[in-house]
Amino acid sequence: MQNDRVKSSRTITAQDSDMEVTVKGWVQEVRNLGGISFLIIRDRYGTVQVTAPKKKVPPELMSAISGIPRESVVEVKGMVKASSQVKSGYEIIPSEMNVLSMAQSPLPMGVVDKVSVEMDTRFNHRFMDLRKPETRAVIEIKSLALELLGEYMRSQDFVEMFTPKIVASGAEGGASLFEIKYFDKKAYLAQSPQLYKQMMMATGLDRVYEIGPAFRAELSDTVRHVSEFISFDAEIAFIESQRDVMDVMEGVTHHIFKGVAERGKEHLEKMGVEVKVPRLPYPIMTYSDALELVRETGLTLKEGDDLGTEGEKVIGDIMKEKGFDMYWFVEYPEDAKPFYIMEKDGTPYSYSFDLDYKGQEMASGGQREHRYERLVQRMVKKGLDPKDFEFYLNPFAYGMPPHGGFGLGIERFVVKMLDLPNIREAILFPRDRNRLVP
RNA sequence: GCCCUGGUAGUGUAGCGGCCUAUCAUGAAGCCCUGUCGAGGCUUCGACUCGGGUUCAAAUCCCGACCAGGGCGCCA
Repeated sequence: MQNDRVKSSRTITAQDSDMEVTVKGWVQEVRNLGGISFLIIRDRYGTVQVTAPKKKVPPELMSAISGIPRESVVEVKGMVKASSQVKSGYEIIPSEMNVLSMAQSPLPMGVVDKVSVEMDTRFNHRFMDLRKPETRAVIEIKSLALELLGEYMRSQDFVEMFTPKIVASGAEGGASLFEIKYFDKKAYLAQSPQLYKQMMMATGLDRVYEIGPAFRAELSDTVRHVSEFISFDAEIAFIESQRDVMDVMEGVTHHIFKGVAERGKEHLEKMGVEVKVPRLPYPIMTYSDALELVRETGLTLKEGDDLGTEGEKVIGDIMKEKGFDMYWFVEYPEDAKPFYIMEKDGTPYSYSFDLDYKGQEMASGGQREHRYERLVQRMVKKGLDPKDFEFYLNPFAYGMPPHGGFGLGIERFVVKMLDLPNIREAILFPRDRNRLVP
């Protein structure tokens, strides 16, 4: 079958009536009614129906069609006919079919079966799971979100950069690092580009961002944790305050929300989801305000305590009632924040923020400590040895502008935007404490 | 790491000491059917996670292992 008009379910229409076309895809199902058979072929964009009436189709082709196992890959050549009896408005009367790849039977899981499939089964057979349009739509939207993200950041003069994922030390100490063998040395998988993106602030590349994997060896086992996720990091030099960083985050998230709602319609429909675009600017509450708010609901929290998962959810509910999905927490206690965060002098707080979306932490950031002496002091205070971070500290000794930045978990963002129940839904092959295959 | 819940045909489930030769759906195989689109009808196939224990008797109760789902802490 060469030199034909190859069409996908997206490009073929009733306008192609009486034209010969070739379609390729997976056999979603065959409905054999005796004198007439219907073959539903699925591709990336949808399905097309091949209709084979006994009196118009040779017997060999009839039996080939009714005998093809589901999920086999085929190409079918035939004549397009407009028909009011088909939902799409057209059907294909076949003249030829090639089986490009025969599927074994039974299938490890059904693609269109009327029974639900457990998550574990789905992820064990992820390729099959991803044949479902609603599963694939998540991946399409993640791709669209990243496209929009890049679009916005470049429009704001950011430079996209790539920092090493094989590193000699982590940003927050050792606990959550994956150790690997690096020739005859010990190395780690990067848990964050934190140190490297800050070093860039000393170069003249004053606005940088990176999209890349981050690895965390945390023993967390929840719907919002995985061992490998895609982190969106940015860093900005010559800021006046952390507000400059927050402005960028509001801009980029807004651009993504709007773009997904507008350009992602086709995929959102497949999932039966609508994306609400949060209003700008996002409301701000200080850590102390948030603590008070949580206390009012009866949860007992001490000054300095983390809000906790429950506290975050409580505030998510309160903010939702007020009509806010996205909101800021600012000025966390400095001792709850990493060494590179700038202290708010004369208080126990820091120039830091978290961005929460629907009751869940999505991103965090703040103004960094750019003063060499103060930075070293904070390292020591956090129990780190400045000698281990010489490569990082050096740039601070030779002209480092004030700067700040953030890190945002792409999958957390996508999952909340689409109201999915588990972060794994937004990852092709999730890695967690128990899952390493496929 | 801790806590809770659960592991039954390819898939999803019911059964929770003897009525189990294990339910139903989906699927697969076969037959009937010329307009299906959750097609319909008939027939057939296919399962108790593993290892100990209790008991006359275990899918069912107990212990352990393994696996899964959810929660907590931590975080993005």
